Amino acid sequence: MNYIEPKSLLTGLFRQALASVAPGVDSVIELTRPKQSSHGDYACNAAMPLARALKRNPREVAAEIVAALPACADIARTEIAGPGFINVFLEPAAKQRLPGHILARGGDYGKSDLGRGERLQVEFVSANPTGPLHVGHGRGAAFGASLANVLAFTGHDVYREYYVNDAGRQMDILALSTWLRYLELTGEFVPFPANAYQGDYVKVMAESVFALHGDRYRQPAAAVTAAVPDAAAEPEGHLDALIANAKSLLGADYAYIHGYALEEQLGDCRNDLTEFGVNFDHWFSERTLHDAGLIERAVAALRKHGHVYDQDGALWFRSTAFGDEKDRVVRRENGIYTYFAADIAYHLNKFERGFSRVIDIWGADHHGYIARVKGALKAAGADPDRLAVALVQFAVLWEGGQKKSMSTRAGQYVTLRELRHEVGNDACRFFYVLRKSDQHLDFDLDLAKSQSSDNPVYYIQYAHARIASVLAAWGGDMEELKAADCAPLVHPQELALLNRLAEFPEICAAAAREFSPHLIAYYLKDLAADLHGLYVACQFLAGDAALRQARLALIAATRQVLRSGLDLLGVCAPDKM
RNA sequence: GCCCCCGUAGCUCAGUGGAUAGAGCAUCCCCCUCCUAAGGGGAGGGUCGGCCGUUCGAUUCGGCCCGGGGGCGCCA
Repeated sequence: MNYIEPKSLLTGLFRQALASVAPGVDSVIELTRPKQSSHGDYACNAAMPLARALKRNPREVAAEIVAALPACADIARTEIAGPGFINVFLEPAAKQRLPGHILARGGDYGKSDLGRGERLQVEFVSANPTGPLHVGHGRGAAFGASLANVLAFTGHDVYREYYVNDAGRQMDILALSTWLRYLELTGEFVPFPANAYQGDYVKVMAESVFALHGDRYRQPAAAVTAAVPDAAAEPEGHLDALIANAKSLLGADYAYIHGYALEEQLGDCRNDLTEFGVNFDHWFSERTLHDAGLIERAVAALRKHGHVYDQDGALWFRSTAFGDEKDRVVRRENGIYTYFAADIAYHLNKFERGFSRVIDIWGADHHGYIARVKGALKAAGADPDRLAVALVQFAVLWEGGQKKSMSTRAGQYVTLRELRHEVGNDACRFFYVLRKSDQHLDFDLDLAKSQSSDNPVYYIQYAHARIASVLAAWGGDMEELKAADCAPLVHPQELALLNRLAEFPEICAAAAREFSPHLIAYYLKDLAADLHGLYVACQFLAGDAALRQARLALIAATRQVLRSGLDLLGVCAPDKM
């Protein structure tokens, strides 16, 4: 059976009508779903903008469009309403074909070729591997994973990547922190700096190193603190000097401590995300940029185009020439490249790897960084429009009516893992994407912990479980339902559900276009509400055989869409609750 | 000071250049002899922060205010 989605069918018909009413006039056809069912199944607003272009009365133009509309068996009637809407009422038969179509397509229902196979990369989370992921990272993970799923569902060739900052100062601080905790275990006492990593996981790593290697990495405390500036007066200089001492005292062994801490934290992060249902095609190491000389190459590209200069011993990128408010350092006075320089190289590398478009998901605190990176890409001869940045606003934790401050270095934060264990992966994933990404997210821990059954995710999962339960009670062959004649579906609740199911592909396309996976979450709530309404209104297993088959086909199709939608959000669709 | 986000029902938030602006929670009333009551039905609750503009039409777009949150490093 050839099934054409009503929206694309109608769009085609209106396009033909417009071509005959106003040849040569380029106008956009918008088909929307009216809020009230009395206004039909679709409303076309084409007459109103066209009337303006033609300087005519919109309702007259609408009448002409309607007259020019090609005959179509699926259209029951049209009406001209309000200021010039053309409301379209579909024949029930047009809607009743849908369950069979959905059941035939299965998990493919809702997919589209919107992306036309475009290769695009989505980079997200990319938290420094210096400690456990916290609830803020969780939002980026849930959002990024869902968005990537939606993009893949709509015909994009999606590559998921995590950028590992394994080369910077933060990693040195983690290595130092681990070593200092280790020294304590060996009996060497060096005051632990307040701005080093305070978390208990550092002590755990130190204990492992001590258990494995005993005193092998022990150095006298006096040597560790030799010529180190005062911690109170110069906290960052104090830290840097300790790092320098660690490197010279340990020699090649420093790489072991550094590597051990990195592997431990990265491994922990990987496990955490895997348990959360968030997977990556590639974990890209910042260090490989350094090792392959890509940073020098990126800076050379900037230099070639004349956009860098020396000042105060540092090398600067003239980002003000590209709309930034001040120029930025790419190589520090000490000869070390900045994170910014690495990021330019990284993005040039992304483009070289053949992604036609690259989507970065960043925390909102990085917004000032966008102009800088895009400017640098342009300066290096790349097209900055191939980079899209989706900013995700902060997740703020509340507990006991108090905002909880978070700091990775101070070890004060609620980890993603703790949150997942408290409220469950499904509720977590869903809660995170229930807010649009540019909205601040207040995460109320008390609510999440104590009233997790109020979480809307259960409402949706319950709808799925109810259907599964009915179909199990029925016990028939699903193949029968694919061929069921759905003509008996005329109850208002049944027609409402059919309309809702027809919306799914449109919702997925909108979610992809607007980088808005939350649209899926809200859609699923509506879909579940329609199902629950029908469940209470109608007995599925009663009535004559024809009606029963039709209703079972309808709810089986609903189950499929619930499943597909939940899958996009990384949430389970349980058969029992 | 500059930049970003937000302001919609008591609370938390969706939504849209169009017709009578929605949901959940909370409050009140009602519905299990029946496929899962983690459900359903109903009631109350709104100057869509304010002013000005663009438009046939603005809660939606633009400008200016007011209020809340965040960012502005030779950190990453």
